[in-house]
Amino acid sequence: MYNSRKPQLEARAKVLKALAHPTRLFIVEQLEKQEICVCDLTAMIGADISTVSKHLSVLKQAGILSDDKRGNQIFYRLKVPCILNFFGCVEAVLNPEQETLQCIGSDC
Amino acid sequence: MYNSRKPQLEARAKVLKALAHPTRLFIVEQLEKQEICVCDLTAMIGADISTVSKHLSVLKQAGILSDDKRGNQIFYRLKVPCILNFFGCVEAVLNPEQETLQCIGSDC
DNA sequence: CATCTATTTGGCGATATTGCCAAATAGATG
DNA sequence: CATCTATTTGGCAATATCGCCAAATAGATG
Repeated sequence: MYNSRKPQLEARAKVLKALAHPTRLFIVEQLEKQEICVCDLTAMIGADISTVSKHLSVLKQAGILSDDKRGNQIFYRLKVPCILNFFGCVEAVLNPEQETLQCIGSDC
Repeated sequence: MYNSRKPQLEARAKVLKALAHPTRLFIVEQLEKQEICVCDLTAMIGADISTVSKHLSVLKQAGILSDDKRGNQIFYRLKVPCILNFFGCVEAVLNPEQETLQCIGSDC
């Protein structure tokens, strides 16, 4: 029952785990608009650059981001933009009263 | 920049973290169809009942499930069904080639 | 009331995550 | 080639997660 679903569920869990950190959610949110280099993301986040680099690595390994070296900077971009649709539903979890109805009819 | 978004992103990360485990994804998937009691879920999963109970507690505390005592059993149900729409997009992350186009046009 | 069943909680060892520092790498530039 | 800049990697301490066992709780039932 569970064992037959386990491999796929483990793969899905890895993707969700990669997203399940506030700094990584911030990165995904910022990359919605445009690609950004590590140094600019680091400035926005205000953590050590090695910390940001590791967060980017987690998202990249999960298949959520891709990167692109240009000059001496590395730019990251969203590989799968539909990730952003998650947030509507996550908000519905956080505010069940207002959001549930909206959520069912829309793309959350 | 990041600090102003941090509280909301932390809240969202908690929800995603609650989902980011294969056993918990299985539970959510099963509860799509109907509510199920702890003992039946335990049988389907094949882990210790205390382990399953703790997974259920994580999902409940995140606002994803609610429970309902009937007789001497406790039934759990999905509180926010749109959670299930996540998976289309998660699959798009896992199989970017085939799924990306579908995903953009649909509700993933 | 004694007992049975279903579930939760406490606790423990094993493992994973997080964030910083320091060091390594990789190109760009003088 | 020496050096600078941008980024990644290794390592470490602190903290969190996971899954089992044993014990506690809470109703149901005889």
